[in-house]
Amino acid sequence: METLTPKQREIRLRELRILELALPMVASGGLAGLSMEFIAQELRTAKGTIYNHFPNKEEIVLALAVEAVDRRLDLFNEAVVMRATSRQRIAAIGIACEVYVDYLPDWFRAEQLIRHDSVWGKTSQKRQETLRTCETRCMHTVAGVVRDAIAAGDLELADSQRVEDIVFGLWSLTHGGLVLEATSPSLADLGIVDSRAAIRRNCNAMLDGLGWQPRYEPKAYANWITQVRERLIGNLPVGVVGT
Amino acid sequence: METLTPKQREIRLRELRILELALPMVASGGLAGLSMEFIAQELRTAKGTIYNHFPNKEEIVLALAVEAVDRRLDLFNEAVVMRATSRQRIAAIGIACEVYVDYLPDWFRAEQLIRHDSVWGKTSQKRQETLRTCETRCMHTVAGVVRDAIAAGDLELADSQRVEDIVFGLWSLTHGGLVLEATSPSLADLGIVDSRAAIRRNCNAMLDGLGWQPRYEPKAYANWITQVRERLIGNLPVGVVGT
DNA sequence: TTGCTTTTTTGACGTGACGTCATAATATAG
DNA sequence: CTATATTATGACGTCACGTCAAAAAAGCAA
Repeated sequence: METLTPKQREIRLRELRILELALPMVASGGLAGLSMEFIAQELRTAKGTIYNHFPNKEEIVLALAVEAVDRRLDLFNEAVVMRATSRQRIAAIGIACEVYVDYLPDWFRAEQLIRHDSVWGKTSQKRQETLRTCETRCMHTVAGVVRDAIAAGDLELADSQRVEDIVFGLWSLTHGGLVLEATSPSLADLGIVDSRAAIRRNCNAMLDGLGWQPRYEPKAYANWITQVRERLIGNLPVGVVGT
Repeated sequence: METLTPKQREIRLRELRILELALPMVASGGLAGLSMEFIAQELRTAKGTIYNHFPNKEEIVLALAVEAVDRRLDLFNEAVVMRATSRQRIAAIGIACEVYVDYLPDWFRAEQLIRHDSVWGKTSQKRQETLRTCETRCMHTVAGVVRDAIAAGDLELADSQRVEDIVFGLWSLTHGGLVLEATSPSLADLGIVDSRAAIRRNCNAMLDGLGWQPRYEPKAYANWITQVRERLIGNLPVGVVGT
């Protein structure tokens, strides 16, 4: 099951190369910026060969999105594993999101692209499934912390409130905020100078509102944040990060 | 300044027609789905004429985004004008967002598209400015309610907290949530069955966390929501809404 | 090694759309 | 009514997608 003929290896290698080449193109130019011709040329192979790997451009973007979510999941897992209060651990995941955006921006962008019917609709069910699985794993990681909080007595759910709803809220607030930060031309006009601080603060407000203990305490929080951030950045896989 | 020659009128009319035709194409097929050829054909005019109005496809998308934000602003203004507590009025804006997504989905999608460098980068500064202005107006409307709340003593800002940060938080949470709802394949896997309820609940948690009075009270809130929703839907401009 | 089958690669081809621009048509003004 | 300015036209050059029949390479069996 694990033996690969040289040919199969070559093919696998090439697939990696394709994605490697595609990533910056997609990140900077969107779907239109991704040129199959160019990839073929760069790989010194015929265009048809690329189409042996991916039936169309959209499928490449989806493959990149899967990579992206995988990397974010790695960051989440690393954040969540730190020993601390449940609130510190949930905050650590927020920081993981920030690090993701800051240090893996190309993946962040590729991931955005897939969220459009025009792209999504042209991809294979199989790979769609893969993405869904990865995304769900991310959410489970977050949900785990919420459950830990409940188990530890730090958090008590009100009626008709579910763990998943809270995960969804944190996701909306953090991801939504980061997307707006990256794509909204009028943020500066609004007068948002430090969007990260705003996002963190708002997350904390939400958690406070849910009654999650211990309540937000600026000083301790700030310390924790720098600690987590340094750790996550330090453990970033080499090579993926542009200097 | 206000007199228009017949020719000028014709041109204006055509511009409207172009956008009208473009909207559903963009909404369903993204930038690639927008065909200049097709528009020209449909309008029984030459392709070059379309390019007299818009120098490229991206510019059309941006024009649609401006329309979109304009329409959302209308909804915001209508929501905000209702006489009620500050918390009710801020909730009304949230409902306006929901109504926007539900009843003007094509604009919602077009608006999404513009948030990508690959599109944004090809548009004229002038129209970019217009979009920024519209967006800023939206935010100002929200900020107005926050300020009213402070003035009324319903809300007190903590240190280093600014009105804009709160606006940004509500924006992230609501918009972010609605975007995820519309585009995230794994929401259902997560177990989110009623994403609207979750979004509203999370917004309320955030506001509670900020100390915004009066605190969330499910019963009264639910009543208010249906009231606002009905009103906003009732006043929707005819014609724009697909039956 | 040789010959046959399967897998993989190739690149020319058909298609379709973009954006341009010289030219033609039309409108406006004097 | 003519001259100038404005607007419309559509053929053209360009580019990239995705296909597919034919060729090449790889795998395999004798």
